[in-house]
Amino acid sequence: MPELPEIETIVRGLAPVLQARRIAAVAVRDRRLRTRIARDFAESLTGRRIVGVRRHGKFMLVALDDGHVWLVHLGMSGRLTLGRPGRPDMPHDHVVLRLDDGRLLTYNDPRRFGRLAVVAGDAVAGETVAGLDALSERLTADFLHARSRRHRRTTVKALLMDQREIAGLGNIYVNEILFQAGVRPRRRAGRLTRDDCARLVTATRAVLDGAIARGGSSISDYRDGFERFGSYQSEHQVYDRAGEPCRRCGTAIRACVIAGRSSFYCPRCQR
DNA sequence: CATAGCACCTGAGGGC
DNA sequence: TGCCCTCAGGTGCTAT
Repeated sequence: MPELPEIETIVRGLAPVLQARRIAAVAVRDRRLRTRIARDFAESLTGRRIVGVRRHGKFMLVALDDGHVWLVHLGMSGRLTLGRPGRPDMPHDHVVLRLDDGRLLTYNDPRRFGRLAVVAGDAVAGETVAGLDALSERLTADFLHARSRRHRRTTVKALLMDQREIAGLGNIYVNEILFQAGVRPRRRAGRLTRDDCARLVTATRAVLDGAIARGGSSISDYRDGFERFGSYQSEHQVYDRAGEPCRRCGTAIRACVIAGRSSFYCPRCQR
């Protein structure tokens, strides 16, 4: 479900509320996420004060007063939402934190592809598949061009989605970025020109900034930390628009599968 | 090492 | 109405 703009929206919403709060109690209802929630997870959080909330790629990072960091990855269907005391239990509420002001922070994840872990502060980079954040100023045309030389045979789409290189982009936004940059998703990374890379970097910033401004994309079940919908789905140019006319030239949008993921592009606008 | 494919889960939606 | 199939915003393991 969530990519960088959705995580960023959640972080921006929750950070002011969580900042300086103490975690009063932690209830783990079901540890069976794809990576099991560790036995000492609740103990690691209980009594800790939250000293900062930030994002790297698709990870939310909650810094604690003992130097540890709580990592949250929402997988495909995870939600982290704030609720009032007395909020009714919902199916798939796997973890519930009670804050010292009485509010509840609930992790809900039907498909259980998410990940929750508490790690030492100096272990965060190694745990978060530490590619360059897609909004980093260090993501430049030169950087992307250099990385494309290391993955010559892969498609540009797979390269942009490779979290070890660039962290934060997923299937929706890579489709949108490739459209805006005028690059076909199946192009081999090794054949990207320096100019292609410059357009891809510009498009990455524009698409992500636009999506964050609209609170992310709510295709089916994404909600932010207060259960609000995003609205960027109405701006999608190609994602899930197979057969519909390109908004720029009117040509029918095509769909195909690349690296196992649905891909959409305009055969005229993208080369 | 680089790359492709599938497995991991549950629920929603379409076709019949 | 209900069954069966396919597909979904992600990642990580395995086999080439």
